[in-house]
Amino acid sequence: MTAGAIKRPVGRPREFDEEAALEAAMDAFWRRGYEATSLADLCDCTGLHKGSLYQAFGGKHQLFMRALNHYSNKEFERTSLAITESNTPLGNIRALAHKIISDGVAEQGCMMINTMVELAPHDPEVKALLKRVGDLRLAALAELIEQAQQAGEVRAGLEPYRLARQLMITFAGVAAAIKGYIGATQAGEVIDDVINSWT
Amino acid sequence: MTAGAIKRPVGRPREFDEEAALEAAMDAFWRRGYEATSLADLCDCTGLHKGSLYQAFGGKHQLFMRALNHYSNKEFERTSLAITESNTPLGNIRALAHKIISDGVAEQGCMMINTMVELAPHDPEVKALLKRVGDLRLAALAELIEQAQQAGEVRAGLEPYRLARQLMITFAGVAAAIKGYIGATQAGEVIDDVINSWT
DNA sequence: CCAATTTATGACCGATTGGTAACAAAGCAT
DNA sequence: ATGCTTTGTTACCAATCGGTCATAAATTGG
Repeated sequence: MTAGAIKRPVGRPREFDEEAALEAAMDAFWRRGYEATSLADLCDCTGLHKGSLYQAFGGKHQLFMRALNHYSNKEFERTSLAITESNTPLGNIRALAHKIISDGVAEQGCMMINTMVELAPHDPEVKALLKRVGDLRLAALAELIEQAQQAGEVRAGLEPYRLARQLMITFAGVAAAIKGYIGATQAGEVIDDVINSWT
Repeated sequence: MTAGAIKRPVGRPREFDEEAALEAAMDAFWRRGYEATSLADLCDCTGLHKGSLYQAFGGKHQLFMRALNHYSNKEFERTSLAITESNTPLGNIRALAHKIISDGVAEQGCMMINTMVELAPHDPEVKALLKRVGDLRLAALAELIEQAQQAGEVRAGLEPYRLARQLMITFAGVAAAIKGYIGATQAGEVIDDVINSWT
Protein backbone atom coordinates (compact mmCIF):
# COMPACT_ATOMS: atom_id res chain seq x y z
CA MET A 1 0.00 0.00 0.00
CA THR A 2 1.49 3.34 -1.04
CA ALA A 3 1.82 5.72 1.88
CA GLY A 4 -0.68 8.57 1.82
CA ALA A 5 -2.39 7.31 -1.29
CA ILE A 6 -6.12 7.85 -1.15
CA LYS A 7 -7.91 4.69 -2.12
CA ARG A 8 -10.52 5.82 -4.56
CA PRO A 9 -13.68 3.75 -4.13
CA VAL A 10 -15.10 1.84 -7.04
CA GLY A 11 -17.88 3.43 -9.06
CA ARG A 12 -18.49 6.90 -10.34
CA PRO A 13 -16.83 9.52 -8.16
CA ARG A 14 -18.76 12.26 -6.35
CA GLU A 15 -18.87 15.56 -8.13
CA PHE A 16 -19.78 17.60 -5.06
CA ASP A 17 -18.21 18.30 -1.68
CA GLU A 18 -20.34 16.62 0.93
CA GLU A 19 -19.25 18.96 3.69
CA ALA A 20 -19.99 22.03 1.59
CA ALA A 21 -23.44 20.68 0.84
CA LEU A 22 -24.01 19.95 4.51
CA GLU A 23 -22.95 23.45 5.40
CA ALA A 24 -25.31 24.96 2.85
CA ALA A 25 -28.18 22.85 4.14
CA MET A 26 -27.31 23.82 7.70
CA ASP A 27 -27.47 27.46 6.75
CA ALA A 28 -30.89 27.08 5.17
CA PHE A 29 -32.29 25.19 8.18
CA TRP A 30 -30.69 27.71 10.50
CA ARG A 31 -32.33 30.64 8.82
CA ARG A 32 -35.76 29.28 8.00
CA GLY A 33 -36.27 26.35 10.33
CA TYR A 34 -37.18 22.76 9.56
CA GLU A 35 -40.74 22.96 8.30
CA ALA A 36 -40.27 26.09 6.25
CA THR A 37 -37.28 24.68 4.39
CA SER A 38 -38.44 22.50 1.50
CA LEU A 39 -36.46 19.93 -0.45
CA ALA A 40 -36.53 22.35 -3.34
CA ASP A 41 -34.88 24.97 -1.13
CA LEU A 42 -32.23 22.47 -0.11
CA CYS A 43 -31.56 21.55 -3.73
CA ASP A 44 -31.24 25.23 -4.59
CA CYS A 45 -28.75 26.06 -1.86
CA THR A 46 -26.66 22.91 -2.19
CA GLY A 47 -26.76 22.76 -5.98
CA LEU A 48 -27.67 19.08 -5.75
CA HIS A 49 -30.59 17.26 -7.29
CA LYS A 50 -33.12 15.40 -5.23
CA GLY A 51 -31.71 12.01 -6.09
CA SER A 52 -28.17 12.90 -5.07
CA LEU A 53 -29.40 14.48 -1.89
CA TYR A 54 -31.28 11.38 -0.90
CA GLN A 55 -28.46 9.03 -1.76
CA ALA A 56 -25.95 11.12 0.15
CA PHE A 57 -27.98 12.04 3.21
CA GLY A 58 -31.09 9.91 3.15
CA GLY A 59 -34.07 12.21 3.55
CA LYS A 60 -34.98 15.58 4.96
CA HIS A 61 -35.03 14.63 8.61
CA GLN A 62 -31.72 12.77 8.52
CA LEU A 63 -30.13 15.67 6.69
CA PHE A 64 -31.49 18.01 9.32
CA MET A 65 -30.03 15.93 12.14
CA ARG A 66 -26.63 15.98 10.46
CA ALA A 67 -26.92 19.72 9.90
CA LEU A 68 -27.84 20.31 13.54
CA ASN A 69 -24.97 18.15 14.70
CA HIS A 70 -22.63 20.00 12.38
CA TYR A 71 -23.82 23.31 13.73
CA SER A 72 -23.31 22.18 17.29
CA ASN A 73 -19.78 20.92 16.69
CA LYS A 74 -18.75 23.94 14.68
CA GLU A 75 -20.15 26.40 17.17
CA PHE A 76 -18.54 24.58 20.06
CA GLU A 77 -15.13 24.56 18.39
CA ARG A 78 -15.23 28.20 17.44
CA THR A 79 -16.43 29.54 20.74
CA SER A 80 -14.06 27.30 22.70
CA LEU A 81 -11.18 29.27 21.29
CA ALA A 82 -12.30 32.26 23.34
CA ILE A 83 -11.64 30.68 26.73
CA THR A 84 -7.91 31.34 26.51
CA GLU A 85 -8.17 34.95 25.46
CA SER A 86 -7.91 36.41 28.92
CA ASN A 87 -5.57 35.88 31.85
CA THR A 88 -8.28 35.32 34.42
CA PRO A 89 -11.01 32.66 34.52
CA LEU A 90 -13.78 35.22 34.72
CA GLY A 91 -12.22 37.13 31.84
CA ASN A 92 -12.40 33.95 29.81
CA ILE A 93 -16.05 33.50 30.68
CA ARG A 94 -16.74 37.04 29.53
CA ALA A 95 -14.81 36.44 26.32
CA LEU A 96 -16.70 33.20 25.72
CA ALA A 97 -20.04 34.85 26.33
CA HIS A 98 -19.40 37.67 23.92
CA LYS A 99 -17.99 35.27 21.37
CA ILE A 100 -21.17 33.24 21.50
CA ILE A 101 -23.28 36.35 21.06
CA SER A 102 -21.23 37.80 18.23
CA ASP A 103 -20.78 34.47 16.48
CA GLY A 104 -23.93 34.43 14.43
CA VAL A 105 -26.38 34.65 17.29
CA ALA A 106 -26.48 38.42 17.04
CA GLU A 107 -27.29 38.23 13.33
CA GLN A 108 -29.62 35.30 12.92
CA GLY A 109 -30.07 33.60 16.24
CA CYS A 110 -28.91 30.15 17.28
CA MET A 111 -29.89 27.05 15.36
CA MET A 112 -30.08 24.97 18.52
CA ILE A 113 -32.50 27.38 20.19
CA ASN A 114 -34.55 27.64 17.00
CA THR A 115 -34.73 23.87 16.89
CA MET A 116 -35.56 23.53 20.54
CA VAL A 117 -38.52 25.83 20.08
CA GLU A 118 -39.72 24.38 16.80
CA LEU A 119 -39.09 20.66 17.11
CA ALA A 120 -37.99 19.50 20.54
CA PRO A 121 -41.48 19.01 22.03
CA HIS A 122 -42.54 16.74 19.17
CA ASP A 123 -39.29 15.10 18.08
CA PRO A 124 -37.59 12.84 20.63
CA GLU A 125 -34.47 12.44 18.48
CA VAL A 126 -33.98 16.19 18.28
CA LYS A 127 -34.73 16.60 21.95
CA ALA A 128 -32.14 13.98 22.91
CA LEU A 129 -29.46 15.60 20.78
CA LEU A 130 -30.15 19.03 22.21
CA LYS A 131 -30.13 17.68 25.74
CA ARG A 132 -26.80 15.95 25.09
CA VAL A 133 -24.99 18.94 23.62
CA GLY A 134 -26.63 21.24 26.15
CA ASP A 135 -25.32 19.19 29.04
CA LEU A 136 -21.83 19.29 27.56
CA ARG A 137 -21.94 23.05 27.39
CA LEU A 138 -23.40 23.34 30.85
CA ALA A 139 -20.64 21.21 32.35
CA ALA A 140 -17.92 23.15 30.56
CA LEU A 141 -19.41 26.42 31.71
CA ALA A 142 -19.81 25.24 35.29
CA GLU A 143 -16.15 24.25 35.36
CA LEU A 144 -15.08 27.66 34.14
CA ILE A 145 -17.24 29.26 36.80
CA GLU A 146 -15.74 27.06 39.48
CA GLN A 147 -12.27 28.13 38.40
CA ALA A 148 -13.34 31.74 38.63
CA GLN A 149 -14.72 31.03 42.06
CA GLN A 150 -11.44 29.51 43.23
CA ALA A 151 -9.65 32.54 41.86
CA GLY A 152 -11.91 34.71 44.00
CA GLU A 153 -13.57 36.36 41.01
CA VAL A 154 -16.99 34.90 41.71
CA ARG A 155 -18.61 34.96 45.12
CA ALA A 156 -18.18 31.78 47.09
CA GLY A 157 -21.36 30.00 48.09
CA LEU A 158 -22.96 30.30 44.66
CA GLU A 159 -23.47 26.98 42.92
CA PRO A 160 -21.49 26.79 39.66
CA TYR A 161 -24.09 24.68 37.89
CA ARG A 162 -26.86 27.03 38.91
CA LEU A 163 -24.94 30.03 37.60
CA ALA A 164 -24.10 28.14 34.41
CA ARG A 165 -27.77 27.44 33.92
CA GLN A 166 -28.57 31.10 34.43
CA LEU A 167 -26.07 32.13 31.79
CA MET A 168 -27.20 29.52 29.31
CA ILE A 169 -30.81 30.53 29.70
CA THR A 170 -29.77 34.12 29.15
CA PHE A 171 -28.07 32.98 25.94
CA ALA A 172 -31.26 31.26 24.91
CA GLY A 173 -33.27 34.38 25.65
CA VAL A 174 -30.91 36.54 23.66
CA ALA A 175 -30.98 34.09 20.75
CA ALA A 176 -34.76 34.33 20.69
CA ALA A 177 -35.14 38.05 21.37
CA ILE A 178 -32.49 39.05 18.85
CA LYS A 179 -34.85 37.91 16.11
CA GLY A 180 -37.14 40.81 16.45
CA TYR A 181 -37.01 42.54 19.74
CA ILE A 182 -33.56 43.60 20.92
CA GLY A 183 -30.34 44.71 19.27
CA ALA A 184 -26.80 43.44 19.60
CA THR A 185 -25.85 46.20 22.04
CA GLN A 186 -28.64 45.37 24.44
CA ALA A 187 -27.82 41.68 24.13
CA GLY A 188 -24.28 42.42 25.28
CA GLU A 189 -25.57 44.49 28.19
CA VAL A 190 -27.76 41.71 29.44
CA ILE A 191 -24.90 39.24 29.31
CA ASP A 192 -22.63 41.64 31.17
CA ASP A 193 -25.21 42.30 33.85
CA VAL A 194 -25.67 38.60 34.50
CA ILE A 195 -21.96 37.90 34.84
CA ASN A 196 -21.38 41.01 36.91
CA SER A 197 -24.04 39.92 39.35
CA TRP A 198 -21.81 36.99 40.28
CA THR A 199 -18.90 39.07 41.52
CA MET B 1 -85.47 50.43 19.97
CA THR B 2 -86.08 47.98 22.79
CA ALA B 3 -83.53 48.39 25.55
CA GLY B 4 -81.06 45.57 25.79
CA ALA B 5 -82.54 43.68 22.86
CA ILE B 6 -79.90 42.09 20.68
CA LYS B 7 -80.57 42.95 17.08
CA ARG B 8 -80.09 39.68 15.25
CA PRO B 9 -78.52 40.29 11.86
CA VAL B 10 -80.22 39.13 8.73
CA GLY B 11 -79.21 35.82 7.23
CA ARG B 12 -78.48 32.40 8.63
CA PRO B 13 -77.15 32.64 12.18
CA ARG B 14 -73.73 31.36 13.19
CA GLU B 15 -73.73 27.89 14.68
CA PHE B 16 -70.34 28.18 16.34
CA ASP B 17 -68.78 30.39 18.98
CA GLU B 18 -66.19 32.55 17.27
CA GLU B 19 -64.19 33.10 20.44
CA ALA B 20 -64.12 29.37 21.21
CA ALA B 21 -62.89 28.66 17.69
CA LEU B 22 -60.22 31.33 18.01
CA GLU B 23 -59.09 29.87 21.30
CA ALA B 24 -58.85 26.39 19.80
CA ALA B 25 -56.85 27.72 16.85
CA MET B 26 -54.62 29.64 19.24
CA ASP B 27 -53.93 26.46 21.16
CA ALA B 28 -52.98 24.57 18.02
CA PHE B 29 -50.66 27.34 16.80
CA TRP B 30 -49.21 27.64 20.29
CA ARG B 31 -48.34 23.99 20.48
CA ARG B 32 -47.19 23.24 16.96
CA GLY B 33 -46.23 26.56 15.46
CA TYR B 34 -47.41 28.24 12.29
CA GLU B 35 -45.94 26.10 9.52
CA ALA B 36 -46.61 22.78 11.20
CA THR B 37 -50.28 23.57 11.75
CA SER B 38 -52.29 22.83 8.63
CA LEU B 39 -55.75 24.00 7.73
CA ALA B 40 -56.90 20.44 8.30
CA ASP B 41 -55.53 20.62 11.84
CA LEU B 42 -57.34 23.89 12.39
CA CYS B 43 -60.59 22.43 11.11
CA ASP B 44 -60.16 19.45 13.41
CA CYS B 45 -59.56 21.45 16.56
CA THR B 46 -62.17 24.12 15.89
CA GLY B 47 -64.78 21.75 14.48
CA LEU B 48 -65.29 24.14 11.59
CA HIS B 49 -65.13 23.41 7.89
CA LYS B 50 -62.71 25.19 5.60
CA GLY B 51 -65.35 27.40 4.13
CA SER B 52 -66.62 28.61 7.49
CA LEU B 53 -63.09 29.18 8.68
CA TYR B 54 -62.31 31.33 5.70
CA GLN B 55 -65.48 33.29 5.91
CA ALA B 56 -65.03 33.95 9.61
CA PHE B 57 -61.31 34.61 9.76
CA GLY B 58 -60.08 34.97 6.21
CA GLY B 59 -57.14 32.64 5.75
CA LYS B 60 -54.43 30.96 7.73
CA HIS B 61 -52.20 33.95 8.26
CA GLN B 62 -54.99 36.27 9.33
CA LEU B 63 -56.28 33.64 11.72
CA PHE B 64 -52.80 33.27 13.12
CA MET B 65 -52.49 37.00 13.70
CA ARG B 66 -55.78 37.04 15.56
CA ALA B 67 -54.72 34.01 17.58
CA LEU B 68 -51.43 35.63 18.49
CA ASN B 69 -53.17 38.82 19.47
CA HIS B 70 -55.65 36.86 21.54
CA TYR B 71 -52.81 35.04 23.28
CA SER B 72 -51.06 38.29 24.05
CA ASN B 73 -54.14 39.95 25.51
CA LYS B 74 -55.17 36.95 27.51
CA GLU B 75 -51.71 36.38 28.93
CA PHE B 76 -51.35 40.04 29.79
CA GLU B 77 -54.68 40.12 31.61
CA ARG B 78 -54.05 36.99 33.58
CA THR B 79 -50.53 37.81 34.69
CA SER B 80 -51.43 41.39 35.51
CA LEU B 81 -53.57 40.13 38.33
CA ALA B 82 -50.42 39.02 40.12
CA ILE B 83 -49.03 42.50 40.66
CA THR B 84 -51.32 43.18 43.59
CA GLU B 85 -50.66 39.92 45.41
CA SER B 86 -47.92 41.25 47.63
CA ASN B 87 -47.55 44.27 49.88
CA THR B 88 -44.25 45.39 48.44
CA PRO B 89 -43.34 46.37 44.88
CA LEU B 90 -40.58 43.79 44.64
CA GLY B 91 -42.90 41.14 46.03
CA ASN B 92 -45.29 41.97 43.23
CA ILE B 93 -42.53 41.60 40.69
CA ARG B 94 -41.69 38.19 42.08
CA ALA B 95 -45.33 37.20 42.02
CA LEU B 96 -45.66 38.39 38.43
CA ALA B 97 -42.56 36.52 37.37
CA HIS B 98 -43.70 33.25 38.85
CA LYS B 99 -47.17 33.74 37.49
CA ILE B 100 -45.73 34.15 34.01
CA ILE B 101 -43.66 31.01 34.39
CA SER B 102 -46.42 28.88 35.84
CA ASP B 103 -49.06 30.19 33.48
CA GLY B 104 -48.50 27.82 30.60
CA VAL B 105 -44.90 28.71 29.94
CA ALA B 106 -43.72 25.91 32.19
CA GLU B 107 -45.83 23.38 30.34
CA GLN B 108 -45.65 24.33 26.71
CA GLY B 109 -43.62 27.49 26.33
CA CYS B 110 -44.79 30.92 25.27
CA MET B 111 -46.55 31.48 21.98
CA MET B 112 -44.95 34.89 21.55
CA ILE B 113 -41.45 33.48 21.94
CA ASN B 114 -42.26 30.57 19.63
CA THR B 115 -43.50 33.01 17.06
CA MET B 116 -40.55 35.33 17.44
CA VAL B 117 -38.23 32.45 16.71
CA GLU B 118 -40.22 30.94 13.88
CA LEU B 119 -41.68 33.90 12.04
CA ALA B 120 -40.38 37.29 13.16
CA PRO B 121 -37.32 37.38 10.88
CA HIS B 122 -39.39 36.75 7.77
CA ASP B 123 -42.75 38.27 8.64
CA PRO B 124 -42.85 42.04 9.20
CA GLU B 125 -46.44 41.98 10.41
CA VAL B 126 -45.62 39.45 13.11
CA LYS B 127 -42.47 41.28 14.01
CA ALA B 128 -44.31 44.57 14.43
CA LEU B 129 -46.95 42.99 16.66
CA LEU B 130 -44.36 41.32 18.86
CA LYS B 131 -42.39 44.53 19.13
CA ARG B 132 -45.54 46.40 20.11
CA VAL B 133 -46.68 44.03 22.82
CA GLY B 134 -43.11 43.53 23.98
CA ASP B 135 -42.64 47.24 24.49
CA LEU B 136 -45.83 47.40 26.51
CA ARG B 137 -44.60 44.66 28.81
CA LEU B 138 -41.18 46.21 29.08
CA ALA B 139 -42.61 49.56 30.11
CA ALA B 140 -44.92 47.99 32.67
CA LEU B 141 -42.06 45.99 34.11
CA ALA B 142 -39.75 48.97 34.22
CA GLU B 143 -42.34 50.93 36.14
CA LEU B 144 -42.70 48.17 38.70
CA ILE B 145 -38.95 48.06 39.07
CA GLU B 146 -38.80 51.80 39.56
CA GLN B 147 -41.38 51.54 42.32
CA ALA B 148 -39.30 48.83 43.98
CA GLN B 149 -36.30 51.08 43.66
CA GLN B 150 -38.09 53.98 45.34
CA ALA B 151 -39.13 51.61 48.11
CA GLY B 152 -35.49 50.74 48.59
CA GLU B 153 -35.93 47.12 47.55
CA VAL B 154 -33.78 47.43 44.45
CA ARG B 155 -30.35 49.02 44.46
CA ALA B 156 -30.33 52.64 43.35
CA GLY B 157 -28.23 53.38 40.30
CA LEU B 158 -29.52 50.45 38.29
CA GLU B 159 -31.52 51.46 35.25
CA PRO B 160 -35.11 50.15 35.46
CA TYR B 161 -35.40 49.59 31.73
CA ARG B 162 -32.16 47.69 31.63
CA LEU B 163 -33.27 45.43 34.46
CA ALA B 164 -36.63 44.96 32.83
CA ARG B 165 -34.89 43.89 29.64
CA GLN B 166 -32.80 41.42 31.62
CA LEU B 167 -35.85 39.85 33.18
CA MET B 168 -37.74 39.69 29.91
CA ILE B 169 -34.84 38.01 28.18
CA THR B 170 -34.67 35.55 31.04
CA PHE B 171 -38.35 34.85 30.47
CA ALA B 172 -37.65 34.27 26.81
CA GLY B 173 -34.78 31.94 27.65
CA VAL B 174 -36.92 29.96 30.05
CA ALA B 175 -39.74 29.75 27.50
CA ALA B 176 -37.30 28.26 24.99
CA ALA B 177 -35.34 26.02 27.34
CA ILE B 178 -38.44 24.62 29.00
CA LYS B 179 -39.24 22.82 25.76
CA GLY B 180 -36.57 20.27 26.16
CA TYR B 181 -33.78 21.27 28.40
CA ILE B 182 -34.80 22.45 31.87
CA GLY B 183 -37.59 21.74 34.29
CA ALA B 184 -40.04 24.02 36.05
CA THR B 185 -38.02 24.01 39.25
CA GLN B 186 -34.86 25.18 37.56
CA ALA B 187 -36.84 27.78 35.66
CA GLY B 188 -38.03 29.21 38.95
CA GLU B 189 -34.51 29.24 40.33
CA VAL B 190 -33.17 31.20 37.41
CA ILE B 191 -35.91 33.78 37.76
CA ASP B 192 -35.26 34.10 41.49
CA ASP B 193 -31.53 34.51 40.96
CA VAL B 194 -32.04 37.31 38.49
CA ILE B 195 -34.38 39.26 40.71
CA ASN B 196 -32.26 38.66 43.80
CA SER B 197 -29.23 40.07 42.00
CA TRP B 198 -31.00 43.41 41.96
CA THR B 199 -31.28 43.77 45.74
C1' DC C 1 -95.26 32.97 0.84
C1' DC C 2 -91.40 35.11 -1.26
C1' DA C 3 -87.12 37.61 -1.95
C1' DA C 4 -82.73 38.85 0.24
C1' DT C 5 -78.97 37.64 2.97
C1' DT C 6 -75.86 35.02 5.60
C1' DT C 7 -73.91 30.54 6.95
C1' DA C 8 -72.68 25.44 6.46
C1' DT C 9 -71.06 21.93 3.63
C1' DG C 10 -68.36 19.42 0.53
C1' DA C 11 -66.56 19.15 -3.99
C1' DC C 12 -62.94 20.98 -6.39
C1' DC C 13 -58.55 23.65 -7.69
C1' DG C 14 -53.59 24.17 -9.06
C1' DA C 15 -49.32 24.08 -6.66
C1' DT C 16 -46.20 22.06 -3.75
C1' DT C 17 -44.86 18.56 -0.46
C1' DG C 18 -41.36 14.68 0.58
C1' DG C 19 -39.95 10.71 -1.67
C1' DT C 20 -38.97 6.95 -5.51
C1' DA C 21 -37.61 4.74 -9.74
C1' DA C 22 -35.59 4.40 -14.18
C1' DC C 23 -31.78 5.37 -16.82
C1' DA C 24 -27.60 7.51 -18.48
C1' DA C 25 -22.77 8.65 -17.26
C1' DA C 26 -18.37 7.80 -15.18
C1' DG C 27 -15.15 5.61 -12.85
C1' DC C 28 -12.98 0.90 -11.15
C1' DA C 29 -11.44 -4.34 -11.81
C1' DT C 30 -10.76 -8.08 -14.81
C1' DA D 1 -13.31 -4.30 -24.14
C1' DT D 2 -16.65 -5.56 -20.63
C1' DG D 3 -18.89 -6.01 -16.42
C1' DC D 4 -19.65 -3.92 -11.94
C1' DT D 5 -20.57 -0.32 -9.02
C1' DT D 6 -21.61 4.24 -7.78
C1' DT D 7 -23.28 8.89 -9.06
C1' DG D 8 -26.01 12.45 -11.75
C1' DT D 9 -30.34 13.52 -13.88
C1' DT D 10 -34.91 13.35 -14.90
C1' DA D 11 -39.55 11.83 -14.91
C1' DC D 12 -42.80 10.52 -11.95
C1' DC D 13 -45.64 9.49 -7.64
C1' DA D 14 -49.43 9.86 -4.14
C1' DA D 15 -50.47 12.97 -0.56
C1' DT D 16 -51.08 17.22 1.23
C1' DC D 17 -50.84 22.20 1.02
C1' DG D 18 -53.72 26.69 1.29
C1' DG D 19 -57.57 28.41 -0.96
C1' DT D 20 -62.09 28.85 -3.86
C1' DC D 21 -66.71 27.96 -5.43
C1' DA D 22 -71.32 26.23 -6.03
C1' DT D 23 -75.07 24.85 -3.51
C1' DA D 24 -78.12 23.81 0.29
C1' DA D 25 -79.89 25.40 4.68
C1' DA D 26 -81.47 28.86 7.87
C1' DT D 27 -82.82 33.17 9.09
C1' DT D 28 -85.02 38.34 8.54
C1' DG D 29 -87.81 41.61 6.14
C1' DG D 30 -91.56 42.37 3.37
